[in-house]
Amino acid sequence: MTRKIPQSTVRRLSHYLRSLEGFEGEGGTVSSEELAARGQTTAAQVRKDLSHFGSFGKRGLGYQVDELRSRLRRILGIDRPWRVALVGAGRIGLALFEYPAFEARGYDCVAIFDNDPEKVGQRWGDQTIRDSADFERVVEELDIELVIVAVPAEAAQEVARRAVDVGVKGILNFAPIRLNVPPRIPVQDVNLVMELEALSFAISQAEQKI
Amino acid sequence: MTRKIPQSTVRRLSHYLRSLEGFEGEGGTVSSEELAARGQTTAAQVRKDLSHFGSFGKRGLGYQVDELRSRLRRILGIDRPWRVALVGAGRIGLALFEYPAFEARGYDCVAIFDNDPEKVGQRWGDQTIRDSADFERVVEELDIELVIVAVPAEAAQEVARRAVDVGVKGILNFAPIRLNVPPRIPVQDVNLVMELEALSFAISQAEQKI
DNA sequence: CTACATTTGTGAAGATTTTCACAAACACGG
DNA sequence: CCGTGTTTGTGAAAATCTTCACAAATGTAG
Repeated sequence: MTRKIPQSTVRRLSHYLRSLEGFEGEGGTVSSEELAARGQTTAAQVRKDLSHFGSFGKRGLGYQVDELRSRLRRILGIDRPWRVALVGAGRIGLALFEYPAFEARGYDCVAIFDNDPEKVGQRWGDQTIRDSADFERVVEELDIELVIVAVPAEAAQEVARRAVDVGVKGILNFAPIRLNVPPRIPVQDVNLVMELEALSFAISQAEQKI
Repeated sequence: MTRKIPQSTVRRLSHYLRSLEGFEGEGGTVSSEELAARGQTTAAQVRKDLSHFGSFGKRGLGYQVDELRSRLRRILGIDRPWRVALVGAGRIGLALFEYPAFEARGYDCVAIFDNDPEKVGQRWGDQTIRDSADFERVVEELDIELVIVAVPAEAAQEVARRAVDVGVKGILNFAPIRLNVPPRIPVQDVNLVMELEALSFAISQAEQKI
C-alpha cells in the first residue's frame, strides 16, 4: 500500500489538510469532489492520493472531516511536535522564527544560531541567539531533530555537514545551493529566486504565444 | 520546438544558470555531463531540457559558457529587469525586500504597500511604505508587472484580485491559500509550512521502513 | 586528409503520474 | 426489504516526464 509516494502527492496532502482546517463542521463529512474544488485538482486525484495510505472514507458518504484531519496529520508526521533549530539569524531567519504557522503546526524552534559575534546574545522573542560554536552540544542537549539552514550559500554546506554529523533528521534549506548530504537525510530546498524565475519564465512564454 | 515545458525543467534551468554563474572561465565550455554533476541530475536530462529551446552547443565540445548563460537568462525571462511591488510589509515582506539575490537577478522592488496605518510612511531602505489604498494608481504610474503577496491568508485573495484587475502580469504568493485568478495570470506559490510538512513526511516514511 | 575521441541532439523505450470509468459499498426513503 | 442516488477505491488507459542509446557533428593528432 504505502510505497514510493510522489512529492506532488505529499504537497497535495498538505493542502487538503489546510482546507480541512477551515472546516468547522465537526461531525461533518467531505467528498473528494469538495476537497478537489478547494485544491486545484480533481476528485480522482484526491482519492488516488488518499488511497496510498489506506481506505478511510465511506462510499456514498465521503470522508469524515475530523478523522481525515487526524489521518493526514499522522501521515505528514505532524501528529507530534518537532524540535527545530534555526541556523542563521538574518532577515530570512527572523521571518521564519516569527512565522506563526510554524508553531501552529507543531514545529517548535528551540534554538537559534549565528556566528556573528554582534548577534550572539541578542534576544528574539523567548530565544537568545547562540554561538554556532555550541551547535553540536546544544543540538544534543535539546534533542533537536530538524535544522533550518538560513545562512549564506558559502556557509550552508558546512552547516549541513555538522547537522548531519550530530544526528539531525532533516534539513530545510534556504541557501541557493544543493546540499551534499547522505541520501538517508531528507533535504527540502526553498529557493526564492527560482520561484521568481519560474514566474518570469511563465510570463515570457505566455507573451511569446501571442 | 518550444511547447509545454515541464515545471521541473524550468527549475532545472534556473539551477543550471546558477551553476554557470560560479564559472569564471570566460571563453570556456561546459559539457552536459559537468552541468549535470553540479545539479542533481543526469547529462541526458540536461540536454533534453536545453533541447526544448533550440540547439546551442557544439557536438564534441559542449556548451559555450557565456552563450549558454545569456540564453538561459533569455529563456527564463530575466534578460531584462522586472518591476516588482511588494504587498505586505511584515516579516516575510522585509526578508524578501532585503534579499540581495532578487536585485542581482533584475527584480527591482519599486514599491511596498501595507494597510496598517502604523506602517504606512515608514522607510525601508530606499522605499517608503505606501498605503494599500493607492495600489492601483501606483501600479499604473510605476508600470509594475509583478506583485509579491506577503499578506495574511485572509487578505491575499483581495490583493490578487486588485492586482489582476490593474493589469499585473504575475504573482508570487506567500499566503497559504490558492489564489483564484484568471488562467492567463501565472501564480507561483511559496508555502513554507508545506515544505516543512514534506520534510517531516519524508522523515516519518524513512523511519517506518526500519 | 584520415582516424579517433568527444559530446550533442533526439527518437524510442521505460518509468511515473494523472485521468478515466466502473463495480462495490453505503444511506435513505418508501 | 428493495430500489435509487451517492461516492469511494482501484485497475486500466492516457498523458507526462526521464532515461537510453546511437547517429551526426566537431575538434585533434598524426
